Amino acid sequence: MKSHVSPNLKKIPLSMVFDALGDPVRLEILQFLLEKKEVSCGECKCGLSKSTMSHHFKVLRDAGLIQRREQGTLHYMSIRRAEIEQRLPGFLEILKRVSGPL
Amino acid sequence: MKSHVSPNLKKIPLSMVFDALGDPVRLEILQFLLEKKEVSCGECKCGLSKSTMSHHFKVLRDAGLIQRREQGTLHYMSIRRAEIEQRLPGFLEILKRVSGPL
DNA sequence: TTGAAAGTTCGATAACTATCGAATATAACT
DNA sequence: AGTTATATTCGATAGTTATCGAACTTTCAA
Repeated sequence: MKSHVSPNLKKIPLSMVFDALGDPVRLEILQFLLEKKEVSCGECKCGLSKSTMSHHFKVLRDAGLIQRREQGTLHYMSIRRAEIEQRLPGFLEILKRVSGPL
Repeated sequence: MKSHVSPNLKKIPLSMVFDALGDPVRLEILQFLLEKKEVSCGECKCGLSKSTMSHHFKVLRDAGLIQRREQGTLHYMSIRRAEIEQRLPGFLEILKRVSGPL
């Protein structure tokens, strides 16, 4: 029952979106993506195992925050900027500027 | 070891803040507070038991998002607008305007 | 076709969490 | 003093999650 279809952010519970952000590893991924624009899984290890990172990417995808583009064996992740901007206008800018511990 | 001192939002991990928002009940509380300005626990039941609500209030307080003012037996909750605005400028406005399911 | 590289999925485990009712605490009222 | 109202804390439980290593899948290269 794998969908491969990115969920529509408008229909995702807001609590699910914030829950996806409620983990320091996933925040780090997101801030990395905010700078790098697109990133393969391997570039973003955070000192954790591949399977753990894969899990975190999935949580972010299921929350409608990132999307995946596959090219060969590489999976490129990127932020779904337009959709996020539509539902939470200005939010990515806040994330980009925020200070303090993740 | 109860502190009664509201934690300083600037030092709270961002993931803890979002984690506190990652629950539909707590989002409902927050949106209620965004309109009502100040609210006693009893006004905000969400169909759950008192102890459960007390737990959710505590999570929000520990995340630095709300504060408590005690008057007699009543505990009034309110959003820590200034601190939130300082760390996440514009975020409360986003929360106020957001559409879709909580 | 064999092998390596990149990710995902699975199974297990330890830690965390949402929920409840019961017990407790505190303040106000009689 | 005893009672009521408001809210917190405690103990239990069922469900969720972060993490790992092992097994698997897919793609590309030798």
